[in-house]
Amino acid sequence: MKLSTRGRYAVMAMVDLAAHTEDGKPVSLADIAERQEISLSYLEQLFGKLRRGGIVKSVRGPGGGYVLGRAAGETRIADIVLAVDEPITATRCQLGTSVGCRGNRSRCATHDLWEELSHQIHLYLSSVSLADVVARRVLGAPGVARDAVGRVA
Amino acid sequence: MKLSTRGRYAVMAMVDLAAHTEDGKPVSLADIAERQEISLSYLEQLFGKLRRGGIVKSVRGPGGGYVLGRAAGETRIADIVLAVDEPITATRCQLGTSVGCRGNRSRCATHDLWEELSHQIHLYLSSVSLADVVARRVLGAPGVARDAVGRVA
DNA sequence: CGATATCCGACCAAAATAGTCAACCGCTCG
DNA sequence: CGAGCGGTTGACTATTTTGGTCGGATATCG
Repeated sequence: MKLSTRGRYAVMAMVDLAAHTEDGKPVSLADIAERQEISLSYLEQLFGKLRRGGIVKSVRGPGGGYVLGRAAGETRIADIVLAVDEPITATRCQLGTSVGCRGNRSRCATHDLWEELSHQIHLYLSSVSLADVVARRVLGAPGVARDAVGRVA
Repeated sequence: MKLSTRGRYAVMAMVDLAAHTEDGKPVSLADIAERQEISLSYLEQLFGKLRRGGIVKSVRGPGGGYVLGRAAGETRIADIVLAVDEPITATRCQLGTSVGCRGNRSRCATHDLWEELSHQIHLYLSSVSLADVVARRVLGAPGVARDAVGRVA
C-alpha cells in the first residue's frame, strides 16, 4: 500500500464524481477539473488508470464522461488508491512487497513492521467506501480520541 | 504523518543501533553503515535530525558514536519517523495538516478521511517500540493497534 | 599533536510527481 | 452525414523529493 498525493487526487476526483452523479448521467472530466482545481490533463491520466481498474466506466461522445463502475457504497477507497498507485518500486524493503530485504547479516529486522503497517493502512482504507466520504461519514474508528500530529520533543 | 523511505532508513538504523548497544558504549555510524548498507554520509544527515529530536545522544571523539536517548522500550517508532520526516510540505490537503484545503466549492470532502488515516498510522507506529522491533515482536495487531505502553525489553 | 568521529552546509544526480501537449477516435446531434 | 464534443493515448517537460557526496570544522581521547 503506497500513499502518494496522486492517490489523494484520485480520491478527491472520485468523491466529486460520486457526489455529482445524477441517475446515469456521465460527468465530464472538465467539470471535475474545474470544481476540484485539478488540471484536466492530469485527470485524464488518473481516469485512464481508474477505467482500466474497473473503478469507472467511460462514455464517449457529446454528453459523455465518466460513470461509477460500481455503486458508491461498493467502491472502497483502497480500490481507488490501488488503481492509480499500482506497481511498487521494490526498493529495498518496501511497504507493499514481501521481496527486497535480501538476506544480509541482520536480515531486515524491520520487514515485519512495514508489512504490518501496510496491512493496517489497507485495512482502514478498505473500511471506508466512496459513499462514506461523500456523506462525510469517515470518523467511526472505534474508541480513538483526538490528537493527530504535533509533537516535537 | 508522512511515510517515506527516509523514515524507513532511519528506523533500520535505529534498530541496528539498539541491537548493537552493549552497556553504555556508543555505536559509530561507520559500523551501522557497514551492517545496514546505508551510506555513511546519508546516515550523518539522518542522525543529525535524530539527535536534534532527542532520539539519540552523540559522543564525539575516538571511541565515540551514538547512544539511545531513551531506553529501547521507551522509544516508539513514530518518534523516529517524525524526527526525520518533519516539516510537511502543506500541498493542498496533506496527510498531517489541518490547513490546506481552502474553502472552495466542495470544501475538500476528503479532508476528514486523510486526517483520520494519518491518525491511524500514527496510532500504529506509536504502539510499537524500538525494543519490539529488535525482538521481532511486531505482529499480532488484529484490527487496530494494541497496547501502546506497558511493555519493556 | 594527531587519529578518530561527530557535525554541518553546500552541492548533485536520479527518480518520482505533477502537469502539458498534440494527435486521435468514437459517438451523438443537428 | 459530418462537425464537434469528449474520452484515449503517449510522449514530453518542469518541479520536488530523495538519496548520496564532498569538504571542512570541531571535539575528544590517547
